[in-house]
Amino acid sequence: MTDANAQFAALADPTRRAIFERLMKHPMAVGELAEGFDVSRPAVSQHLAALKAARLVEHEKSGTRNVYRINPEGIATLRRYLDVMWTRALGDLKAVAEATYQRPRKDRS
Amino acid sequence: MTDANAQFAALADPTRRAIFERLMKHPMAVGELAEGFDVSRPAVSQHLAALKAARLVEHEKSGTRNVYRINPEGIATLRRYLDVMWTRALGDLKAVAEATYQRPRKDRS
DNA sequence: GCTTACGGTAAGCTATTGCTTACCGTTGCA
DNA sequence: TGCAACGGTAAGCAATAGCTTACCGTAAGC
Repeated sequence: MTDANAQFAALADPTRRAIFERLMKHPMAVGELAEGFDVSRPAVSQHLAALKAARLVEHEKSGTRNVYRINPEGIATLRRYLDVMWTRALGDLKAVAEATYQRPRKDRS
Repeated sequence: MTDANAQFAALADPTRRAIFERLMKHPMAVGELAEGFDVSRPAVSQHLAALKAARLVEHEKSGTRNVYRINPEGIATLRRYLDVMWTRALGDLKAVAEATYQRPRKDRS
């Protein structure tokens, strides 16, 4: 799976995105993080694994605790993707004009 | 569902994102669009419905054809969201320092 | 009119996802 | 050394997502 795909998928789930945004406030350990949500700790652990696979978060062990934090580089990747989309969307006026042609009809048979 | 949620979900599926990127080149009718992918036309139609619900595309009827095009405003919404995330992630150094404190352990009982 | 291109929607099936509980290894502390 | 905190992972389950085929309404062209 490409990076952007995994990242969009990771942020698609509301719970997982909420976890991501919680980490945005400050780094947190898994258990501490899980207290703030109404899903179990393993569920949070699995969400974190998905976010990690998408390179959206990093983590570092501190004793028995595992402290997760945002990986800014992951956000940067998404931002770059959307910037490309954005400039293309704005530069599309030419293509819009071209696309007003009448395409010949076809039989689906 | 919030706007950003629907948008992330819409772009999470590889096929749907490919459809979105195809429309980025120029507006297209449904059938024409479906020829370029190895899924059926109804599947494409359903993907377009999801993209439309996420305000990522618009469409306009032209006879029997239904021509879809990118909705730049949808991309703008996502861009704004990521910009907020980005600035927060960079301004997080203070929070990182704060988070190095030792949290008291707790019994899960 | 009749027919054909076009595309949205319903129904149904399978694969995937998100969740749970149960279990396990690791670390810190008395 | 024993025990408690912590968190990753496996197994299983219900809900959802994405796909298909079948069907339907609408607009164009003869």
